[in-house]
Amino acid sequence: MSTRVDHEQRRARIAEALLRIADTQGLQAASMRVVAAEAGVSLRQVQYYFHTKDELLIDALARLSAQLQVRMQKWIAAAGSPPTPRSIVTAILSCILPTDDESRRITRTYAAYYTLVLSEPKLAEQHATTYPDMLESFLAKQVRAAQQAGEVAAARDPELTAAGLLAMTNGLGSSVLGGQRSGEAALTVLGHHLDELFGAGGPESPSAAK
Amino acid sequence: MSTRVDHEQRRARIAEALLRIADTQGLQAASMRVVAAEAGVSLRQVQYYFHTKDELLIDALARLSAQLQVRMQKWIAAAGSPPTPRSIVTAILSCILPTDDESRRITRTYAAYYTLVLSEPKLAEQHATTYPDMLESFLAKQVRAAQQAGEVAAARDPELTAAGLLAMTNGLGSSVLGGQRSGEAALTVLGHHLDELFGAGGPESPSAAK
DNA sequence: GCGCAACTGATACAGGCGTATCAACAACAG
DNA sequence: CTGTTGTTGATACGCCTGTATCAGTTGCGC
Repeated sequence: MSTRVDHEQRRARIAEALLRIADTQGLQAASMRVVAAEAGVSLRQVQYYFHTKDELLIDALARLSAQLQVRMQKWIAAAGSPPTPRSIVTAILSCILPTDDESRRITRTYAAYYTLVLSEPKLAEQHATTYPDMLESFLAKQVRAAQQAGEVAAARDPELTAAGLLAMTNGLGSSVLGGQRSGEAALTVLGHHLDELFGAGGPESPSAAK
Repeated sequence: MSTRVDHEQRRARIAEALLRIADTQGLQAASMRVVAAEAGVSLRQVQYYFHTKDELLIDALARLSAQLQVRMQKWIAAAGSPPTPRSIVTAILSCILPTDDESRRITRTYAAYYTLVLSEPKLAEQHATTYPDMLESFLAKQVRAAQQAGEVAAARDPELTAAGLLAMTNGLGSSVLGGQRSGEAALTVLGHHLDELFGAGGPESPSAAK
């Protein structure tokens, strides 16, 4: 078993070239040949490390998902030295919004995958669909904690509230990508709703960033 | 000026074939030849009535937009014999959610266009982008009216509230299309937030601080 | 040395794409 | 009738797609 080259490294290089193209030009522009050129390798090499295009597509999507998870971990960790439910929720949601270069890249690339996944569900099967659900229930847990701390009205349903917040954030992200709104404007909208959710007189500023 | 055939009728037939394919298989499957077959006409005819594919794409998008507007008008009209701001807002938002066949078709087709518009902004220029903004300010107007009627807390910013509601609805729609949630579940989430917005316990509720 | 396995370059295949071309046909104007 | 205009079928162009093939070359175990 002689491994003269590092397979993982090669695959990563190619997959990230694919993601770069998906970000800047959309997935329909990401042909095998274009990806090879972007990665600076031959078409043959792309074929060698990914036997089929679907394999490449799925692998790249998994890497993108991992990148987003890393980013979210960072933002949650930076939510405050004593992390409150509100700061955690704010961190997660504003982390998803396309407000800086990294989040713009990630959300744009996810958007590029969106319609593809819709029209080819078999591609989505390979990908862990469980992740958005986990995020939603994690948010719900934070809402429940905030209720016990008296920061959120007890009448709120935690699951429905969390689902709504996440959906709103995704919708705001779409509008930012569509050029309808700036990232800051989206943060303002989100902040206003978080103010409304957590008693407006709460201990955290609405537009907490990083 | 002899018009042996009705151009508008032909164009409509072809454009709607395109929309049907975009709905069921995505826009990437909508080639000129496939559209022609779906419409039951020859490739030449598609070329004749739409000189280029972009022209067809844009025309079909305009028709889709018109269909959504008709649907919204109907839903607003059916909002109640004395239409209250709340019933109007509820009608508009739930009209957009993919809960019945027509709305599923429309939202799916819009989703198919989404990434295309993102990667080719020149296509979006041709389309009236002003329409979502109009919708948003219309919602804001309803929120303001509800505030004057005492149904919504005065502390709410109407524009930000409207933007958030619309974004949430769009996000919920995406999750429904993605199979993450049923249309009824999305309606439940939306309803919960509308309950929260319009005081669940009747008008003039000073529950919110400040 | 030999042989085997990993790896790669060049090139070809069949097929789909958007678009263009050209001859033909239908109907009406004069 | 002729001529003009609107409409159509058949077909071809050049390009790009994902994938396959096959002869190479490299490096390591033996």
